[in-house]
Amino acid sequence: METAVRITETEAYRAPEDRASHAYGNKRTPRTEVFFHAPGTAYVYLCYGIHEMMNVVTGPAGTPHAVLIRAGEPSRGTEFIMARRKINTLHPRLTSGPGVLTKALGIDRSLNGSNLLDPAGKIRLEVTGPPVDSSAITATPRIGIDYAGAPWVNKPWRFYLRDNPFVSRLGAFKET
DNA sequence: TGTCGGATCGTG
DNA sequence: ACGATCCGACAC
Repeated sequence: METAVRITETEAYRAPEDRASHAYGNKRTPRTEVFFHAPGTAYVYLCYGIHEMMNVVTGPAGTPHAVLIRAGEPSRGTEFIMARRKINTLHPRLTSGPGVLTKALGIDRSLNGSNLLDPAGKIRLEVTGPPVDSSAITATPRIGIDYAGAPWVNKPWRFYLRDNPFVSRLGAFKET
């Protein structure tokens, strides 16, 4: 069963300067190694001991830039996606967020280091439609990175599609 | 070898 | 507001 989502929300992490990034200061450890790989590489890690989080390395190779995928709108295999979330489709008590998204898509750390641009890959990133007009995108500060301090905590590097309900922390899918 | 805390989330 | 849950990073 193949599932797909349209990405609706992201956050940018711009090491080496960005204190919020795991690769801050070009820190190179087994975990951060993939940050330095080619753009299009997946970085998947365990957060709070519970949630798997997925990033796309944006490179260029050797430059640890990455984008956290925070939310997506189901576009293929919607029912399967909902089932994997373990949430009742008829009563969509849906919240959203990076941990829920990976669970819904079956993404875990075994996919860390995957080449997302490989058409034959188990997981892929595709460009399908025309570019989204920038006027449809809202930018806000990133979530959950208070430890990074100023100015990083204030950088408007969280981006989401305005008016799209499949976005985290808006309560759009809480039961009415 | 030990400690500390986190790019979250659902419940209370 | 809080607990779950585990492992990476760094101190000792």
